[in-house]
Amino acid sequence: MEARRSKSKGANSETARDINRSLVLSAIRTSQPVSRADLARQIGLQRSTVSLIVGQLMNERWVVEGGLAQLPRGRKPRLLTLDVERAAIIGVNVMPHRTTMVVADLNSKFLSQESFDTPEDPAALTSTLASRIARLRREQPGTTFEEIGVSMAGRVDRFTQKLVFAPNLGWRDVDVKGPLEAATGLPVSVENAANACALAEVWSGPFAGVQDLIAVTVSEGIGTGIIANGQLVRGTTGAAGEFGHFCMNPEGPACNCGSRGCWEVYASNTAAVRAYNEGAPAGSKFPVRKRKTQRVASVSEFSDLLSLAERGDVQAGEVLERMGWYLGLGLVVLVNGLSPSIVTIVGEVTRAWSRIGPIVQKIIADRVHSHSQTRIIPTNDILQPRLRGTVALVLQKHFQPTLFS
Amino acid sequence: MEARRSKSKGANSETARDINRSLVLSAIRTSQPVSRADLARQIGLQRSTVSLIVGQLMNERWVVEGGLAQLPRGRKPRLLTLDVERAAIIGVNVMPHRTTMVVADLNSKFLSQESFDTPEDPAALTSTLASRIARLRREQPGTTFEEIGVSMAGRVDRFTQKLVFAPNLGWRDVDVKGPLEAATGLPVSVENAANACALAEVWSGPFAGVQDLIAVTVSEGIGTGIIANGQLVRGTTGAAGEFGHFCMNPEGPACNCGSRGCWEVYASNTAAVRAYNEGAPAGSKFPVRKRKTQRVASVSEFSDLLSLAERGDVQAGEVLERMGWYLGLGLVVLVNGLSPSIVTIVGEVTRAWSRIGPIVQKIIADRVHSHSQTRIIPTNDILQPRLRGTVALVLQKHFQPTLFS
DNA sequence: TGATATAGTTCACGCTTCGTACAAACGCGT
DNA sequence: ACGCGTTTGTACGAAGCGTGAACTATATCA
Repeated sequence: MEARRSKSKGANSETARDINRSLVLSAIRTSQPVSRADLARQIGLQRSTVSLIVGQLMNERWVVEGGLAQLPRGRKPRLLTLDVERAAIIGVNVMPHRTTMVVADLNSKFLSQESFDTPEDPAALTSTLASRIARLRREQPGTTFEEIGVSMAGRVDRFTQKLVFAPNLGWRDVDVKGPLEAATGLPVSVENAANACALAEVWSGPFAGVQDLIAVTVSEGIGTGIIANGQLVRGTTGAAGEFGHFCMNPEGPACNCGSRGCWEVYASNTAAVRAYNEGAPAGSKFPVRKRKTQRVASVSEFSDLLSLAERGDVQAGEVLERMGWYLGLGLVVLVNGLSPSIVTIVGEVTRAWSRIGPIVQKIIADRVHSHSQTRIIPTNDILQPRLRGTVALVLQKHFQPTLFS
Repeated sequence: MEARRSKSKGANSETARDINRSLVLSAIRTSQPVSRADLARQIGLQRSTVSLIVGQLMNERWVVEGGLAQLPRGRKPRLLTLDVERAAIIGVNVMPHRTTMVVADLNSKFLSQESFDTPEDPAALTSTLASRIARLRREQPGTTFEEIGVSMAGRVDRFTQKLVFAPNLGWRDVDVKGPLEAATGLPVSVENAANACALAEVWSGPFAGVQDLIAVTVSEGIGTGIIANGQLVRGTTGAAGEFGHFCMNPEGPACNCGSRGCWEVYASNTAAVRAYNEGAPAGSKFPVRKRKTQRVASVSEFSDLLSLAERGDVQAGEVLERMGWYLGLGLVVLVNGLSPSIVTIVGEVTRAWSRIGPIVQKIIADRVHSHSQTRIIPTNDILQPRLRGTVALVLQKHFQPTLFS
């Protein structure tokens, strides 16, 4: 057996309580407001057991008793909810150009939000974060800040939580956890942005509890966060999910990662901007009409490209359609290989989904086995999936039971 | 919450025993022969608890007490082993041309083995299997046959266990479980062959207990069985693992699955045989010297191709090297995307690994991030990984604890 | 006012593990 | 032969937990 198992202790007499405590807390979270009797029915425990556990959770201030519910007959149940006063979580999402911070409660509800340009130097990032967090704590002395979740667009080591390599940030071996914990005194969790998005999706919202889901983040690069059997797939070192760098064309253009013809070389925002500016997409297999070498105004941001397309710019539209074609082509690999029930697309590209979606769906329909039941769903960018992910990352640790395997 | 969770009951007072029973049984399996005291130390339970559980396991005839061990000091421990007399498992592996059956004991040790040509008609397969199993039971009246495990090269539905589609067998919607259970009266488990191989690898042998592993089966097609976080990744319907049909070239040759340019179109045994017979591999990107259009004797079996290469046939060698190149190219996707600690290669192709291995390793080294720690390992075909898989498939169910999640 | 229904609590009971005490078994030194 | 130290395996009371029935509290309706 592995070292992990031999270290993990067997079940003791408190194990059942641990399991049921987690079940009750999770059920309260997802069903709140909810009565003890409903919890008992839902989980399959006796009302007496649920009462004991709820008492414990109220002592620990995880849960509070609210008002009474209306029922056609009988005694009115006392409703339970999470104690949102208990703690606030700080979520930080570091993207190549912009870093966003949020304060959220136990229900993942955003209480405040701010953002700033991502510094080029990693050390500057941690010091900026530290001072901003210090200011937040000064300004809100009543709130207990419990923990910080950070998501970054790059590979994060599973054990040290250091950023190993972020091609689109140009950072290598960056430790955010250490300095930030030292500066704030709060525990810090660092996770890959796509993984955080995937966690967010199965943590709350319409796909809460889905067992097999993939989150695909499309921005400067492409990231994939994979949930299989209800768990995040991290791989040995935490490098799993780098499908953005799977090779679509062994002889394609060079990628920041050192390889050639990666998916994200064709389907990322950067790729679309480059394709638009260069006039003719490199190595394109997508049947775009050969455009006359007419000069177009070059764009620097993907959002400009989206706006151009929205305003009817034909070439911008074609570049987006080409992007959708490659996006779909890569998704086929994921759907065939992992057969998730849901694939969520995260990123500005969802703004143009009415244009891109049909192309993606067509390719999926053509190239995925008909037996598949996977749904491809664009997220609403207003909901900030990356930030929801940082919060879910932290909350998940507190709510999830200690598993035996 | 999902339907699954709401149905799953909470932990009761016997849950701890269930968990510990499984831990003890698994520890006996992997460490046998082993003493109660060693088990207690290994699992982290009290000796008294282990004694109680072992007593129960002995009553149920899972475990027997063997001889005494030698120790420098103190009372000699009584050694425990699995009761191999308790039950025999029947494993069946259905490949496009050949079907193999094996009888194994609780230690996955093969007791007898036989094989026959796979009938073209699925109904003929189940009736042949049923009569052969009946003969086995007549011939070995002392043995209790407990269960049957079947692996097939195709997609198997996660819930009905029906074979949904097997391109290389040409079968669709075939139910083996139902008729075979009816004919034999024994429970039958059906699983995709690659999944079974992956289970076998983490069940016993050098990679027992590995949490992240991929088994790649190379024969008429390519199958992938994925273990992530110690669990088989089946996807929503059970269709996961079809990376053999991921698209390497959207405009490549047609595949049996209906798509074009699938990985297995380039790297399967069938592909190699076709490439050899056609003289020039279709759509090749691999830098093989243009051969003079010299006619070569055509081969019908991949094994003939291997033999030719072993005897120094240059063209056969080149075809194998091309196969290795594509094999490696596909593996890069898996390694980058899922970052397993181990990838095992299953199939006749391992016979030529001294030739193919270096090519695969080179591509992996070139195109996978240096941070990766994945090892690519050819299995020894003599060990019959597919058959080990069918047995592991059955045993795993009995030894694995009921998990809470 | 009483019947009925539902929510939440109390308590004796059984199951499990724990930890200590104890018996069994063995080697070594005197 | 005997005692001593050491290790294995067992016995038994204590403590934690869920169960399920009985009970209390609270609501609607006739």
